[in-house]
Amino acid sequence: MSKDTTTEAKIKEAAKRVFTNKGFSGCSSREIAKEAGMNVALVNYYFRSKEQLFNVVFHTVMDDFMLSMKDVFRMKQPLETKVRLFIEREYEFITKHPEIPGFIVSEMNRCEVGDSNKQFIMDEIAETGIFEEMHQAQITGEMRKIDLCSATLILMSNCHFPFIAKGLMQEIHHIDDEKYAQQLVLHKQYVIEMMIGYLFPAKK
Amino acid sequence: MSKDTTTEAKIKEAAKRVFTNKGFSGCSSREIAKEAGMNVALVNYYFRSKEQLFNVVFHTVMDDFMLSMKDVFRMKQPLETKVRLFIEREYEFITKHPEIPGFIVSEMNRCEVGDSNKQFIMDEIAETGIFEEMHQAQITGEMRKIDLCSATLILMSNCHFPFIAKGLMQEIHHIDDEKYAQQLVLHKQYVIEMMIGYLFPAKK
DNA sequence: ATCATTTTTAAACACTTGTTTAAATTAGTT
DNA sequence: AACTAATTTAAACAAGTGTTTAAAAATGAT
Repeated sequence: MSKDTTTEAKIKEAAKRVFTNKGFSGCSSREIAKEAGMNVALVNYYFRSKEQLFNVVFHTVMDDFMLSMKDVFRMKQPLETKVRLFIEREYEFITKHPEIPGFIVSEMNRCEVGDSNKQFIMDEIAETGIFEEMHQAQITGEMRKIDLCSATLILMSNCHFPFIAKGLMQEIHHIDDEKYAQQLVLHKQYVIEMMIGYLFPAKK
Repeated sequence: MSKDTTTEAKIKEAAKRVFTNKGFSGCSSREIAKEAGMNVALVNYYFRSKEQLFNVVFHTVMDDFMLSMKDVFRMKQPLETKVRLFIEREYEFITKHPEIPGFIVSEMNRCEVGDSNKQFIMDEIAETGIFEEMHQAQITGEMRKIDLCSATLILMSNCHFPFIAKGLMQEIHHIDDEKYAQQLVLHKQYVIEMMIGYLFPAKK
């Protein structure tokens, strides 16, 4: 699991677990120290403050989050294959880290989070050239001519919301954790079917 | 706006604003009191505790949230029209209260929130008979035969996520509040087009 | 006007918060 | 071994937390 066993790394890993599950304002420095099995003062010894530790964690989480995304976008494959793979990989990744989408969207809406923390890595998506590729595919008629911001939105909505709204969905349909996990496997197939069908309408 | 001007109602309204924007753990009793222009002690005088006040607010917010939903589901209209209307009304309602979807999903995932607060009103959706109606429409072939939990998930994903992920989307596409509001108007049309096309495939 | 009741206030309660301090321990170097 | 620097600790700091108290003010009834 954790490749680095230094005190600093152990605190960072503990902070990652606590922050992603409870959010910045949902936990205390002492809770993080306890999770790491460390003294409270060590948190500030290595990271200066709770906020700076959060920034480091947030940055790391965003990096992980973007990694598989960027991989897919840079592949030498037809756009339709890329979209299909994107959905597959997103479900695969988030199934392993189900708390991450909710963590990211809620912390991105917190106005206290500095702009420098938000901007940095987001642009890496655009830098893969995926938007230009979509634009070209729209010109050739391969892809439906919809606004690319909406295309992003549709993709992310259907990949991330099912994990963010787990609690809500379980109450509506009265299903436990195990059943919901199965539901998501099934749901992924519907999402692929719907998204591909919509974004790449079969030529007549 | 506020029909009731009693101290109790003013505190409740202030709490609603603060809780929905910052979450339970993101604000203090004093912040709520200040927002209401009241003394801190009054919060507990009328609501016993921060948690009980939260429960009252949560209940109220859920009620508002469910209201237009239930209205649409109980209409005497073809299912396809209902789904179309559902999307229209959701965008209309959430545009007026953009903080609500994020508030609900994140608080539904907080394990400290008692089950009694979660269960109560959720069942009202099922009680409208919408799921039976969908099931019937699937038998007659009017509606695509997908799992009804997934149907719910797809609908909610595409209606709520665009508001929850506002901060994230604005960073990815570098757009300001006004531009994003316009984007959502456009996006709603794409969502309707995609959802109707998928759930109610044209008969050949 | 007097009284009891309700509402509002300022102050305090015990506890937690993020952070700092200064001493203790450990590790590394010569 | 002795000395220096890095690490870890317990303790304390001031400020903030939810909550309670007891007195003050406002209200309504007789």
